[in-house]
Amino acid sequence: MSASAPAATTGAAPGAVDGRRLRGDRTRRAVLDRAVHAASVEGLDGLTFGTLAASVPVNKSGIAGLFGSKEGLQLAVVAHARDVYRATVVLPAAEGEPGLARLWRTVLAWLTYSEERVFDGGCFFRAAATELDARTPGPVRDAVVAALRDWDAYLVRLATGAVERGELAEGTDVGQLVFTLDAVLDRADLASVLLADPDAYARARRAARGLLAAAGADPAALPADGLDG
Amino acid sequence: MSASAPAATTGAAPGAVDGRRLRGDRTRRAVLDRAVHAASVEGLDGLTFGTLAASVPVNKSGIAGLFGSKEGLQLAVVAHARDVYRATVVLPAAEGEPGLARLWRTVLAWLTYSEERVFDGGCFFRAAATELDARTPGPVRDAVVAALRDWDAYLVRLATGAVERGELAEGTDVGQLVFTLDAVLDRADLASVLLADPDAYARARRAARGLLAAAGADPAALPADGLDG
DNA sequence: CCTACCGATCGGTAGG
DNA sequence: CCTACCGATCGGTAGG
Repeated sequence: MSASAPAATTGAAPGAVDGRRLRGDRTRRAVLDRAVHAASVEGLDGLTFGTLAASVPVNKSGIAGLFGSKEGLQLAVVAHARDVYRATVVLPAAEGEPGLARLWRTVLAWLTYSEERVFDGGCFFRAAATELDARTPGPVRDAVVAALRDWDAYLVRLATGAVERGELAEGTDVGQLVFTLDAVLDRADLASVLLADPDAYARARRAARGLLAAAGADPAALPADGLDG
Repeated sequence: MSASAPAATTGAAPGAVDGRRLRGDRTRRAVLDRAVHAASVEGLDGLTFGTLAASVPVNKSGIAGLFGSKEGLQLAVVAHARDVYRATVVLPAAEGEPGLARLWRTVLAWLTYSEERVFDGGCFFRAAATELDARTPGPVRDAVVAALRDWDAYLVRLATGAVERGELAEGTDVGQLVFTLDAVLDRADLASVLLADPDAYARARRAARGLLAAAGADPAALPADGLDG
């Protein structure tokens, strides 16, 4: 689960493009690359300036200065995770045929993203969503909610396109389909990360194929490798 | 998701049953009742002796003494959560007709458990599983894994019973069915807690009914209220 | 199960 | 982005 739509930039400040700026942006990106992996394992709350500083060539106070506050760091991490997610899951699967083929490629791209551990701890957004779900609302929780909603809306858009092209049955409850489909993706990530279940991804593909077939998809249009079939 | 099988006791120590013991057990239970709610919201790592002491009539050092260490507290909280889960989800649904009816009652009991917020933050085990999934193995993570495995095995047992009674199709891939069914339960909990989605539980019931029907269940045997129909 | 206290780490700032 | 430092909170213990 995660982010898709309008570009959530990492939040670089304005200003003259001189040597310091460039160096600052590079440093910032290096810290965020580490931080998003760490957050996928230890949670957004588990991030600390101190432990982060130990694995990056910037010291504790340098990191605090770079992001202003812990909340500033967390917001930058969520935005960075969206950028990575968009580049690994959304965009590659959005090339080629639209409609059912694109939806199916997106499902497969998601499972690959999880299986290849693009984030050390599995899907960053599953971790962040569950960490913050019952917490008092605030900017970080809001950012995670927005990412989830955008991802859900994106899948609904893809499924609606498949219905319009006649590749899924007319009258399909697209919200219901996406609810169950995304549930299966999340469960595969959990089963793999927590239980090291070797069947997790095969199960998820099988379940997703079954859900789409029940909605009228031609099984031949749902190949295991995601190529337009 | 969670715990079912052999009683995970809260771990009372042996010793003469005198006034101090009894008072100690009552205190212990009062602390655990608070702690399990807090952990469902803030995570098992978010528990601290200090904040717990602020909401219970025992001070920080008293709690540390009661559980020996933070890890001891976390283990006791997991065991306590299993006790509560068994009493609210597993046992009530296990009365009456076995087979498909029992499986269906269990699904509905789970959704009620989530919706009624038996734990303040939604399903304790979903929170704990995702918090610890990518962490270094240790006793607490092991306890959470055991709870999840027991719950999964319990659902597989129920579904197998339904197959044996001819209420689900012969040859049903029971592991696959439970994988998807439990995915849907978890997603309902997340959608309700994180997004306050008013359709979450209706969607989950509909999805679960669809999965069982696809496995050959008579839809008339899957009433909305869980009574043997 | 309380008082009193420990060293370590937390988020953050002053000042350059 | 570094050195040096702050008050607060952490998990845990001594001693009763």
